[in-house]
Amino acid sequence: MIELYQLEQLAAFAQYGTLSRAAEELHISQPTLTRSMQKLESEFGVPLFHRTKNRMEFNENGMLAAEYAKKVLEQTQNMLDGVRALDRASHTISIGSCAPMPVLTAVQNATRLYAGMTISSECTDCEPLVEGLTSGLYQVIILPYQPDDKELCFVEAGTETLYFALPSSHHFAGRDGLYMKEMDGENMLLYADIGFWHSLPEQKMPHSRFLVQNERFALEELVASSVLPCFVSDITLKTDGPPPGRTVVPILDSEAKVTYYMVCLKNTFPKVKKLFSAYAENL
Amino acid sequence: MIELYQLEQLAAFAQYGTLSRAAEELHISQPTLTRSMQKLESEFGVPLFHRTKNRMEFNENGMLAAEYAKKVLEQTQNMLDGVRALDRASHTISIGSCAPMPVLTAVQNATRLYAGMTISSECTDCEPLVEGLTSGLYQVIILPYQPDDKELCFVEAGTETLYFALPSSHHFAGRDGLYMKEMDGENMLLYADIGFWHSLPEQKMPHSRFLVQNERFALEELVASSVLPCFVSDITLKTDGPPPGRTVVPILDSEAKVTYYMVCLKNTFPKVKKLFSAYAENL
DNA sequence: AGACCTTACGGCCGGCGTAACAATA
DNA sequence: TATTGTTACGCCGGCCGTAAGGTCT
Repeated sequence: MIELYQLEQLAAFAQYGTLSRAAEELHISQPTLTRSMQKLESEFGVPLFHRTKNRMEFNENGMLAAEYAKKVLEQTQNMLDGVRALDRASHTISIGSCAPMPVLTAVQNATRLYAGMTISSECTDCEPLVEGLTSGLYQVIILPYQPDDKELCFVEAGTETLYFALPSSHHFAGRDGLYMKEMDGENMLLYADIGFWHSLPEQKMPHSRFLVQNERFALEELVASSVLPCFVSDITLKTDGPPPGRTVVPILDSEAKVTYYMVCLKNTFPKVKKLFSAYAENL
Repeated sequence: MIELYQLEQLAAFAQYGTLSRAAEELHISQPTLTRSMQKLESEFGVPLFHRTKNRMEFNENGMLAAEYAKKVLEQTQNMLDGVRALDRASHTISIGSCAPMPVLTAVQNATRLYAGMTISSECTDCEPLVEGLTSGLYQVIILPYQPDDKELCFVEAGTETLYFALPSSHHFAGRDGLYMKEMDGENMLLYADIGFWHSLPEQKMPHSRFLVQNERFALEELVASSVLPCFVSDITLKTDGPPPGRTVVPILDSEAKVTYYMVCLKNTFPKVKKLFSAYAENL
């Protein structure tokens, strides 16, 4: 019976040209390879090599055999990868989100509801989210709008509202509300990881410059020690309260409040029903 | 390291549904299969089966793995078949002929010139011969006409002429020559294995019936014991002489004499050059 | 009782490495 | 002399079959 280890050795010989070299690369002794190839030849039933006293080369049969062997090995690797990927997918729920805040609750719920499952999450733009959902990369995605595709199921997943956090000394600090347009031209501190929110200040405040911070901690330090305005959302306000020394002013633009929707494919719905129910109950 | 024998066992389990049955089919003991599958599972690193106390079934991983395994095994078989076919082809000269007579000399020559090679020959119609030459099924074919394809090499390979062998009592027995049309309507004995010659009497003698014999011996017996005319060719005449009690009368139709051509592909020519030379010398 | 899967035990085949040899560049 | 391939020898891991045990129909 021909075996995969022989095909690996054959492929190694094809790659490295001599038995000695191939044996070295395979971390086996060279006589072992000699014997293996002799056995392989006998199992094929046809000569695969042209031998001189101290040189061994493929003949035409061997060339062909080596080509086939590589394909078989490749396919075997595909098998391993494919099955492992399937297994991994079977106990992983992958959540994609347009923004970091709603994913927190989602991961929390999923972790609670699907004990033993791996919950993976990542933030990206809306288009790749929808594509990823279709391709199976995500089982669930969170969008800032209601999808209108018939193949998708969705449930409301909370809202998020944006505020300005102004230093008390700011000339707008006393206002009950502000349009972003009014703040246009003022430089602001901005956290990098805010998902789709990026586009809003860029559109409404084209004359402002935004000092983007990747580190949460760095942003907080700057907020505390500078007079630059920044954004906060109601979600962080609820948990952390307003930044010290800052006055929170509502943003009057309608885009400053979004409703999130948790979305999945129709045929995936049974698998994530429990997660969706957690949100439906809240309504 | 995962091995092919394990994949065969996996495929057998997929086919037969229980370890016991699969073990029986594979002619190994059932505990062996239990162990093999456990090992395979550990090598995949993921569970492949759903086990109850006395039942083992595939889970989704196992389903996928079994599908892959079948493909790998199939491709492995393709490898064996392909390499063996290549080897076989490398020391086989396959000759196709439109008629049995010229192939005799060809096989004789090929056997003498290519010691150690396998010479295989078969007779069929001209169209499949040409196709078979192009597809690599034949290295050499023998046609009753000169090919006009630029991609083909050829050499004359003798002639064959057809005669009537009439009983002495036949009213045409004294003639120096006969057109086939003159014999139309007379029933004749005919050997089955005459290749392209079939078409000639069918065309020229549409009112005759032909008593086709598959066995050479049966034909000879019938020729000896009946008064039905039959055909003979100059080639058999030279070796065996005319059938006893028969008068040989030349056929005057031009189609009764053909020149054979031995044909090969241009790029195959080097491999069969020696064989072609044998005929060129005779010219 | 019969079918099925698993575990335990011991035998043995076969693949492995070491060593020694032959041939070539 | 260094490199390469082959043969000989003995070790030992691992695969195998037998036997025994447990569960379900």
